[in-house]
Amino acid sequence: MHFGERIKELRESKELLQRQLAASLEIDTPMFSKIERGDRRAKREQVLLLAKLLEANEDELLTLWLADQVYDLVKDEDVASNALRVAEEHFHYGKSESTNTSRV
Amino acid sequence: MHFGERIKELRESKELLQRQLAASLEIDTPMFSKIERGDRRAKREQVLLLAKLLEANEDELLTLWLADQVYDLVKDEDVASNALRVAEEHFHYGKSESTNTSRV
DNA sequence: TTATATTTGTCAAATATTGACAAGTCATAA
DNA sequence: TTATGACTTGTCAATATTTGACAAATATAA
Repeated sequence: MHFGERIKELRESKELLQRQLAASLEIDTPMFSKIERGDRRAKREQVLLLAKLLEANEDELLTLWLADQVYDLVKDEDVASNALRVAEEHFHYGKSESTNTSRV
Repeated sequence: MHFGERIKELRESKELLQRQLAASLEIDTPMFSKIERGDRRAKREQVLLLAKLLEANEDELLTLWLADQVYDLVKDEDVASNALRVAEEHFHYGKSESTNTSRV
């Protein structure tokens, strides 16, 4: 599930039009359309606003929004999965940061 | 292990000076210094060239280089780990893309 | 047809990134 | 002390990327 898909789901379940949400975000309808289709990326504050407007879980939307950006960043690289693992390890940093970059 | 740290390790093990590698990359020494300290990001082609110059594994360096970028992107977000997991799922896409965004 | 909703393409403005330069610190040698 | 070499820091202009607006297209329904 990508961010835009989820926004569309939520928007349609509330029977709102793109132009209505676009107006609330103070962008035009074409821009909103692009965000929904994943063609353009929403700004962080727009994500928070959408969570409010759509009465959706803020963390869920932030997660999808951030995941899209991560995916975009790594999708063309052979080492994508390894890079995600190493990045994840940076959070669980202990003395034992093994950084085994030689996995599949 | 971050990209710059690894570059520094490799550079020192070969007893090369920053200015020597900088010249090979056609950037100045301050720029190289910043890359090594993680203050600036190397370009992809520079990573490949460094792998050659330092006789290092290309995939290892690309992994660290990409992981730094991923980490930079998510490090300030509470949902960082979830986002990495969702992004990872996008690679293993099957019909069952469950996208459980409601984890810790 | 007409009206409404959404999408597509293009452009300029805003923003972010890159690299060069000058000047700084730090360590060592003379 | 001064001088030298390696590296670092701060700032700026050039470049690249992203954002948003606009016009026009397509789609869907009445």
